[in-house]
Amino acid sequence: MEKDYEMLKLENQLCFPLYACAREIVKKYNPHLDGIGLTYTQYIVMMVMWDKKRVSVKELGEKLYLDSGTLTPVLKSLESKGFVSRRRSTEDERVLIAEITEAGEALKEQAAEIPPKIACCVSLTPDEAGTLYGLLYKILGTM
Amino acid sequence: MEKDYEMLKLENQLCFPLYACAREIVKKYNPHLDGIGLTYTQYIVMMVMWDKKRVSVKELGEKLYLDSGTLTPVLKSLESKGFVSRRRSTEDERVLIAEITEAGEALKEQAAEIPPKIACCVSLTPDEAGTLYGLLYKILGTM
DNA sequence: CTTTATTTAATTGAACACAATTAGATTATA
DNA sequence: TATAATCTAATTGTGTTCAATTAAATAAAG
Repeated sequence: MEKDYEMLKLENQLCFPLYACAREIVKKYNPHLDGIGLTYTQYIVMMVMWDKKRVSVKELGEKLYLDSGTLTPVLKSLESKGFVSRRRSTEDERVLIAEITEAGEALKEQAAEIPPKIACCVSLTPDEAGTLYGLLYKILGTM
Repeated sequence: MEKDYEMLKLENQLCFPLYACAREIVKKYNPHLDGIGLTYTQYIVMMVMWDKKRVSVKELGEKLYLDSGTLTPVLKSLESKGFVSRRRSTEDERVLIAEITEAGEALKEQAAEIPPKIACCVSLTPDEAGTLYGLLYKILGTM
């Protein structure tokens, strides 16, 4: 009885191109992010901050699929750069609230120039990008 | 003149769901990989080893989109577990050859049970999976 | 045949990711 | 009210990831 080893090939797995693709695109972001002093992880945290202004670590983790082990040092780093402030909630001392600062808001303008530069080097048609988007969120929605 | 900040939202970016999705799927692998003593990175290296038997660090890096800074410690770890051996090429001393061992080959049987367990919890139809696969490789091909 | 350029891994240092644990605060229950 | 259970971040330890540098080997050019 021969075992089926076909699925044990890189070419037959979905996870590998997903994993490789994610890293390759982040690499495209890095030179641009360097210019505004952010890493990719700091950048996606700032995207939530620009949108929400104030969030708890828990909310941030739910949005970004990251836990406090990753977010605590990232928020401390963003605080040291002056882009967010951190304080405990007065209603519930367990909760840490991150809030965007003036400098954080100001950074948005420079950050806005980055996405168009990435978009043009990811050679998908708008249709394809939409399809990919839908499939990725379908996976995320069921995990 | 108002600036366009729409692309600075998580929901309007392709990179973020890609990045989140890749990490979520790797998280699905980990409990299964724990059972055979591998991390995800070690697992994809072994997938190349099962296929090729012998590869240089350079070839491995091209296949996996990883550089020697990542691969050197991973290969040393796999060597310490007895799944691969490492030696310099005699024709070109710069080249390090990784070769699969008996134990590495034997591991393939247990590893073959993992992909089916992942596939069933990634709720895409075969058609959707094929489309996703094609789009991811289209991106990888042009970066 | 040298000297220069290139190639290949390894090393170093910074920044994630994440599982597991800890500690403090809050809530629920006996 | 006590006390147990739960919730929230922070901490710890391991393992990547990558840019940049280093070092050794090989190839190319004069």
